[in-house]
Amino acid sequence: MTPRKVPVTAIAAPRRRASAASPPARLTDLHAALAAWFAREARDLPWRAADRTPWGVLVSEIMLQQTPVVRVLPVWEEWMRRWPHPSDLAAEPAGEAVRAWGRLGYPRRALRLHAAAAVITREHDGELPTIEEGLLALPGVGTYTAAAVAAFAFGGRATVVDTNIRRVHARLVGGEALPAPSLTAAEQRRAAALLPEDRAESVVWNAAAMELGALVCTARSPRCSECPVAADCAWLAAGEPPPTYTPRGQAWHGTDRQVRGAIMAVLRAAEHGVPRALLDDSALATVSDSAADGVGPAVARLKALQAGPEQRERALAGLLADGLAVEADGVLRLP
DNA sequence: AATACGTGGCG
DNA sequence: TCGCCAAGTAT
Repeated sequence: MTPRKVPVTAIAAPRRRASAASPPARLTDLHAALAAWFAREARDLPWRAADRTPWGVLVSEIMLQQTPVVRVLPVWEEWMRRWPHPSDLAAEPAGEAVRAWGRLGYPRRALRLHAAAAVITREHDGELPTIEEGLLALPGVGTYTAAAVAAFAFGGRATVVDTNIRRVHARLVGGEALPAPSLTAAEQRRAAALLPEDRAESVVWNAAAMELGALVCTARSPRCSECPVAADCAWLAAGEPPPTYTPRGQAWHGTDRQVRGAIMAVLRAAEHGVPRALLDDSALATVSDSAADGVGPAVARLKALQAGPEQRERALAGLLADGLAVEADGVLRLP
């Protein structure tokens, strides 16, 4: 690998390609049309700004996993203000990351981001790996995030495949309403085949396809009248056929997962932990509004779930096993 | 390969 | 109201 530094500049529409062995004109047109749309319509997100850092991009990508942009924005801002460099986060207890994570959901992501910061600090001299292979080795970084960071932080040519891009490809090229329930090898090959050869163009293509999926080619009620590539869309050409399967909902009500979430809220609210006995039936029953330390509302929420003691026990055991909670002397706290 | 894992807004 | 959905990962 060439150990050169890749300048971090704003993701912008690329210059015209130097035509060598060029792809079919159709694909080139598609690339150009989407790039033009992206240059015009892309949201002004802080992790896309010219002053962004690779660390900031990684933080954004982890936070954005299964989580809407609007919810991530304020947490990302505060996170970067407090921990501008991986070593800043690595110097803190993991619990601080979990608390700062707030209500973004999937708090194990905060734990893994903290662990990733430790690996970056300890094994990479505080600098992020610049290619997918190195990024993949970091906790919490899978195929999508590795490709996204390689592309958006380092300007690399990587095949980025997220839920937006899968949906855009399924419609635009595949002629289907929705992609398969899980990522297939055929989809990955298709995404690789669609990627511009030119490195800078590939970055824009990846970002633009994601943005199109987020703003226009949405899962429900796509805004096809605003779509810059509607004329090329196989799904529109096919008469907008309906999905061939019905997505199965994510179970939530009454699940252990819901109880985990409520217990996590209690732990986040308690600066110095809570007695394990607080989660017992008798203690929960009397807690009501004895909210001297701010845990009251969170405890009330937990109580409202009316989970049985065995379910609370099971949920707590899961949190302890995952390292999201620790217990010492009968007191539960963040790690 | 299927499943577990949070949260809150929207149609 | 309620199910769907949001820049997935790890096991």
